[in-house]
Amino acid sequence: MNKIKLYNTLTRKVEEFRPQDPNKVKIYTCGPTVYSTPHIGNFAAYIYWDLLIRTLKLNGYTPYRVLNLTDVGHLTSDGDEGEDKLEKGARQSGKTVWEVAEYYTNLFVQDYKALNLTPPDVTAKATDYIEEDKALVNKLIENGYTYETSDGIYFDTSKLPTYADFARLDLDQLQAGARVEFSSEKRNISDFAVWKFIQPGEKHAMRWDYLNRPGYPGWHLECSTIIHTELGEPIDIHTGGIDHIPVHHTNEIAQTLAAFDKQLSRYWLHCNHLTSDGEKISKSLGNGYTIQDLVDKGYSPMDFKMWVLQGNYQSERNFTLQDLDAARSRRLSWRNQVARAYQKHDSIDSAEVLANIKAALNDNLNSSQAFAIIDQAEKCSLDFWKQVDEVFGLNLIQDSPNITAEQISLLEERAQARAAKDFARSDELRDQLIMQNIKVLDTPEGQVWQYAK
RNA sequence: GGCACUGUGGCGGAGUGGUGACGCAGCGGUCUGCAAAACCGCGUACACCGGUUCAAUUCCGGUCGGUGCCUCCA
Repeated sequence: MNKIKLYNTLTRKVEEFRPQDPNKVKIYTCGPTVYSTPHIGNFAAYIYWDLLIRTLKLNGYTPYRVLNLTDVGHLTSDGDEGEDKLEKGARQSGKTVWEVAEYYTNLFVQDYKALNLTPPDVTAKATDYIEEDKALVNKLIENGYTYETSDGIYFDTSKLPTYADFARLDLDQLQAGARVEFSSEKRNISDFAVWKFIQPGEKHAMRWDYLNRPGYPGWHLECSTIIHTELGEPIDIHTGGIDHIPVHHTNEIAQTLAAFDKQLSRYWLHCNHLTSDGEKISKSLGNGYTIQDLVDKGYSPMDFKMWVLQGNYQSERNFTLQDLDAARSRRLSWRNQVARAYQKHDSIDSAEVLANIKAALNDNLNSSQAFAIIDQAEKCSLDFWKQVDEVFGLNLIQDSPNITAEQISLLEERAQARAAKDFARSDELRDQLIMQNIKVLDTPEGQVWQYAK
């Protein structure tokens, strides 16, 4: 019982998950940088992590999750000159950086809700933790892990012998093959800024005084700070995208270890990236659909969720509208079952099926397998679908039962007309109902209805 | 160049040392006023070459291909 197995990046193995406290499983999710519209690739990650949360709950654990929102602008590159993306967004839109951050935060929250994702227990905005950031930098300075350059305080990665372990980096080779020139003031290529100074004359709206000059926190700092403040090390699970392994998470681990001499997280889960129509999705390239794009094309956010959950979080997936169609067909077919369950009131004991679903999810979140179990099950019980919704949050129930009294009377009239073999009238009513998104079916057991879309 | 991941049928996508998951699409059938749905049936897939084995898609080695990261990104 209660044996969840997860792939832990720390050990590169599938391991049994054992939380420190089952009643408070501490989880941290690296959240979005709020300077552009989040795309389907971003949300795939949050769908996977939502499945993690729901699986933990299914096993009787109580997760406590913190999600950060990176609302501090950062330079496009660490050592070189680059433009702060929030500043750029502000300049392009004529808004302040704060308004830009708020605007994209709202977009994120809106889609997050549309996907019926479990809200985090704490949503932490990076800008709310500046004092804690400074305290962390103080600690790093105090412990001798930093040096100062003309543009900031840097972490000297050579002072931490275990720095390269997490990502299994070969630092010498990194240096030799790096694509980008690095700041000549940096001592090692892997060194990174924990605090950046704002140069005289430099425009940077977000600024805080520290060490007697204006500046802002380095881009890896907030995660260490928020975890320290809101959760306390070590946490149980740290989640993020696969791209975070070599730099961001490596640096988070380094900061926390150097400042507090503590392990940051016991388990690390990383999801792979989506490509879209065969191409990499990235914020800089500006490609990739948004959830709203899919809605505009007539899909439900749940179709996308269905598509995501058909695969595994560790697999690299390629998104196409053709495959989204397949996911939608599957979802609508499930919803047909829900509609029948509502109207037929069959009761079938599904305890065993539900146990199998749980077992599949406990096996490293194998939702693909779980879906296959659902497809094979006898599924006429409404209670069964309620539990499926509980586990996957697909809104199968919510999207199914609500029709108006007027529509119900139309359905009744249609059933009577058909019983009287008045097919002209019954077809007319059927057409009328389909215009209202109600699709009428004549099954061997009689007439049933479902939503058309 | 380094590190990591990956190669399964028309499209996706699990999984396993030995009876071809599952979905979508397609074909045939039952049912049916029509339509739809539901249900039943239909596929000789695991990049290539070696090795281990009674047996490999599954383990090992090699070859070839694809991708990601090393600058922000889930």
